[in-house]
Amino acid sequence: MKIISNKPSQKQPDRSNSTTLKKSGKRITSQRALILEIIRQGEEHLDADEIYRRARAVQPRLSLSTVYRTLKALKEPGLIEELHFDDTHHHYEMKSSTKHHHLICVGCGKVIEFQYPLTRYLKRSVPEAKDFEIVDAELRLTGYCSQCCQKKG
Amino acid sequence: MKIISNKPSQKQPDRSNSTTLKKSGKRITSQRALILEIIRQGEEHLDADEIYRRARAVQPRLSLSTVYRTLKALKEPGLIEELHFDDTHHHYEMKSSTKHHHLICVGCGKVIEFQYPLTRYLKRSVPEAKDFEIVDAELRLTGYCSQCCQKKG
DNA sequence: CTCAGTGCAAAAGCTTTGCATAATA
DNA sequence: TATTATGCAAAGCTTTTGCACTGAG
Repeated sequence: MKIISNKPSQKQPDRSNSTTLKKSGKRITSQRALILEIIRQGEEHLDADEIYRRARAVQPRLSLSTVYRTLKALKEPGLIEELHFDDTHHHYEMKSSTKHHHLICVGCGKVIEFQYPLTRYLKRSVPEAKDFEIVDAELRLTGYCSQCCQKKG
Repeated sequence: MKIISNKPSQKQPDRSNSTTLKKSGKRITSQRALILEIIRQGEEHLDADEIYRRARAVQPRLSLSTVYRTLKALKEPGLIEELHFDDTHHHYEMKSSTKHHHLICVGCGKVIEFQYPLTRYLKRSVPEAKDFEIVDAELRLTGYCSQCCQKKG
């Protein structure tokens, strides 16, 4: 399934990756730096296997378990976040301060991102969220994009 | 991980299950009726394995593949829906006309449901959703519940 | 009677883990 | 040097699939 995204690209390499890693109390290894950089530069939402493929193009001996262990290590301090587009596996992207959410077309698999200040808003509007310290909000809207609406007739 | 829910219970058996099944163009089998009834009566969000365990208490010869195939068959016409609480497996519940969403405590795994007319609201507010025919909206708020906030200190 | 659905077992993902080795702080 | 991270291989878990049989319509 092809995933398209309209996320604004951030292609410039970032020398603060290692600083961020160190701050999170983890050792900095070439593998971690590489994986974080791959996620940072990827415009799309990458899954573990795609990250593995790209990382091995640079470090051929890197293993898939390292990818998974690194993803876990990066998730913990909130450097990256895990998304749930479909039912089979997860996707990862850099955590950004401006939260964005996803429209997922069940017809063609296209993913459209949009920004919306949901957390702050819900904190006020949802009584159940009052006692809750909200760390993350993920909104998955599924349906049919305009093209797929037409195809359906 | 224990999952608690404050979802209002709907314990009364519903003889319209088979009607609903038939309307969706699927054959009615004892297995499907049983599985749908289990999901309908379950207050919690059940995963495939838990459904399997409960179903086998009634029909010992029922197989796990039938559970999965039935879940897929029930998802298709929208009789039930699949939720994504944690990273490992999925949960299922009856599709209700009033959409509800979930607060998930990463400390203790507790799941709190709340209702919120999100789809209609977002349809108006999010430009990206204009061209989109929204079928479903799933909001996952993760964070710490009041108890776990205290524990953290 | 026919074809969709089932049970069983085996396979197919995706993800985790044990252990010896390598590398960071 | 003392841990922590890595690579490899093997296992674990959830989910899917092939095939012969059963049962609903």
